[in-house]
Amino acid sequence: MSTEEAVQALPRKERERLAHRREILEAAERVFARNGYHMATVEEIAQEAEFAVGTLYNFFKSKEELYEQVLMGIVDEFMADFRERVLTIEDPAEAIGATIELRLRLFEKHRSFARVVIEALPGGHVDHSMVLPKSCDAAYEEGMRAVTGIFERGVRSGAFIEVEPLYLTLALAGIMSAFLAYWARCEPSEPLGDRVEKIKKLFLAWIRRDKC
Amino acid sequence: MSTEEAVQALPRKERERLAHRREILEAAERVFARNGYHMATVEEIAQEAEFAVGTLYNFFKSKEELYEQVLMGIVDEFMADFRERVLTIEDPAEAIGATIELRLRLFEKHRSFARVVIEALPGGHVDHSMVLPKSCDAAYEEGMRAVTGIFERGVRSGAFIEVEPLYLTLALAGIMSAFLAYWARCEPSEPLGDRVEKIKKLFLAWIRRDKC
Amino acid sequence: MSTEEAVQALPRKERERLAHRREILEAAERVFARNGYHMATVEEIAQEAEFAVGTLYNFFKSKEELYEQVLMGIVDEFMADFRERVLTIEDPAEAIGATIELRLRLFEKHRSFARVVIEALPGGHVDHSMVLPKSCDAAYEEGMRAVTGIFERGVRSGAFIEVEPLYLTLALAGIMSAFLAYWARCEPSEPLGDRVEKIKKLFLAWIRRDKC
Amino acid sequence: MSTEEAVQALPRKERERLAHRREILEAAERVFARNGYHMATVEEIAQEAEFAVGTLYNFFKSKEELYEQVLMGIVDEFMADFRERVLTIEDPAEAIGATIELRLRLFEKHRSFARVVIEALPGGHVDHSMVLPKSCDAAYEEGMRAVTGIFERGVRSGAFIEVEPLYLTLALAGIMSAFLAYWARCEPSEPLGDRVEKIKKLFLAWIRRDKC
DNA sequence: CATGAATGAGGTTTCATTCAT
DNA sequence: TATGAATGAAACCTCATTCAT
Repeated sequence: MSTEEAVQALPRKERERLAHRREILEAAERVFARNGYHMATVEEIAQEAEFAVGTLYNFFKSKEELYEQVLMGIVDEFMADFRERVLTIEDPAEAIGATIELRLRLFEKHRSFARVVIEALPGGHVDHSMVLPKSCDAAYEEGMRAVTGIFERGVRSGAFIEVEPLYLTLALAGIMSAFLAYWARCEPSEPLGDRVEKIKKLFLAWIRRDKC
Repeated sequence: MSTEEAVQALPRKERERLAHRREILEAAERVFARNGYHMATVEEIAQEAEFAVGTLYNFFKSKEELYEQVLMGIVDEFMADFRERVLTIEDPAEAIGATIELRLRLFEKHRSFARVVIEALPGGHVDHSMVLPKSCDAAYEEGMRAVTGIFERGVRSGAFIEVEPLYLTLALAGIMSAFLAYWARCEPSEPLGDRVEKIKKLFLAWIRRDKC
Repeated sequence: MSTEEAVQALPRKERERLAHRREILEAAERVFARNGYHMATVEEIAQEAEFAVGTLYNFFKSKEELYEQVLMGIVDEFMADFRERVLTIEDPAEAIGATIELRLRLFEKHRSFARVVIEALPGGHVDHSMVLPKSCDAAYEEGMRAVTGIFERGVRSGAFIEVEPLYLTLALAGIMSAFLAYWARCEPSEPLGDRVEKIKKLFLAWIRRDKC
Repeated sequence: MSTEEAVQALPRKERERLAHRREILEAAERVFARNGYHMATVEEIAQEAEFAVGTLYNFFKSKEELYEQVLMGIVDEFMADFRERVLTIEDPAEAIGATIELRLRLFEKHRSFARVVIEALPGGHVDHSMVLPKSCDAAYEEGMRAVTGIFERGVRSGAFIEVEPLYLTLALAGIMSAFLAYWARCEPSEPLGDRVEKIKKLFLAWIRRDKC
């Protein structure tokens, strides 16, 4: 991948620095996921990362920035995948299916922290205690608009039922959040693929015209 | 209502004490809504309630208990209305419509704090940093089961499409959360009734068989 | 007794007032004994006395004064008994025996609070956190001088060994404190009388000349 | 001494940390001695130690632990000396004499705090408001048993009078406490050695058989 | 860049005391 | 006198952040 290649090209010192940065971010993600933003302490993150507290402050200027970076890392990852794997699909129904799959996979990968992220994505609830970074809002808007665009095409082409596309976007986001939260509660045993299919079937059965 | 009457019958001292308790709870609701649990300070709540800090502790033994009582007050209010106005309706479609309306009204009444409450209701996300009180979980379970029961009847009677009732419950909860969050973001100008109708139409159009 | 008679002669109102005062003092003694001065709360004392906090402040102007009154009550009781039952005895050895008995009985009667009182009596240790009332110091001095006087007579008359009387006073006080503390720890099963005899024998065997 | 040497061998950082720890403990001893446990504030201890409050909490997790450590430091010091300088002596009378001296020296060194410590040693009175650390109880028991053992040997060998050894232990402890408390009150002018001799003479004259 | 001891503002909680009824 | 809700100063403790090494 291009990022990886770019890293390889850097001098050793620089490479190590980036590696340390990533280790810290990963540790922070785990700790924030365990405890939430407020109950997580910089001390605990430092221990999890196996660095001294001071070191963390060489990379991030505050606890808040560290949190934002963790968040943005995941959001960026999601948006990159979204652009690459969803926006490139022609057929609206397939595109929506891919969105569903993507979001479920994201959740699987980041498990508990995803609960936090989901709140920052379309349909999620804003946590009062944190002003989300600007760029996160930007991703939110971009995601909203893009998904709504897909629905729009689907409706216009007659593939989807005649519903305000924005509502479909919200409905999809909400449904996914609810299912994810439910599965997170109940320690699901079903494999990921089955769960993806379940939501796809449920949602598409609703909005596809030909299914009627 | 019987509670009100009961209050009237109490000696003045007792009535005043209850009034003060309610004032504190209302102030706390506003402050928690503004700042979230962790960023809210007992000091600020006391100021908002126009009492001294110590006074709050004569009513609630800790900040956490105060929070729980605010939460439970709203949850109880919702559950009471739910039992009275939803569970008494025969027709499943109407019952679901009533659920939608109830939840929207709850949201309207408690505006910003509702964001917090929503998380404690079916489909909501659990906040890491707070263990919700037992009775809140109980309400969650009761709500889930009751709504799922309504869907079950609807499906069995052929009024609703053939979908696992639990999924419908989750879908409804998720959709509502997403819409509420969206409207909360965008300072909606539409009257409440219109918004209720919008969700009712969207959701029922989906699950009612005869609409197909 | 004269105090009792005096009380009987008072108008009812006054009698009740005194009764309430005594109830409060007794409750306070129990609570201070349980928790020590600092850990005892005025609230708890009020509950134990079955009065409201405000009522306590009608009788005593502060927690500290309440404590002092409890203390002085016991000290006065002891000093009265001491004057009556010890200072009236001619024979030094018998007088010392009576002192021992008196102090043990005081301890038995006031059980746990006595631990606190002992500290305020000759040989006891002063608690840092409380400046004992003046009159308590006076009792201390009076007790010291009186007991030392007894020893002086005993030494002069040749009944006791030739030791500085002050040292004997200190030694007696210390021995009693140590035994009381030990018995308090070990939940003693021996009857009071036996314990009195034990200390009498131990101590008098030491200081009586003819025992040698 | 081995401890000192071990300290010298440590890296500078570690040595400084230990030094700071000791400074805090010493400051705490002074403040606790002045005010007692409850009236001493962490703030005052911090000022006395010339550190910030937070720093104290990097060394001790609570005010209570700090107190325990101060206490145990002295108790340990005493027990070490006791084992080394008393338990190694064959002759019971000499051993008792050494005990007396040791305890007086301890008192001299720790002056005012000793009042607190004495309460935790044999014959002392338990303060209600503090549960003494386990290891303190252990030292108490060890001290009691050891001294009682010395008396036992003395009695069996015919050097001491025929008295239950436990009583002698208690009597000695009590006598010393009383004298220490008396001297503490009266700001004694006599040199330490003289006071040691005074108690030795008084006590041994009592229990030694040949003195009769 | 890495370290981790030191900092101190700020939060929660307690409780002796007051005062209107 | 009796009441007990209201008060608020003051205590303990946490933890994000800094900085000398």
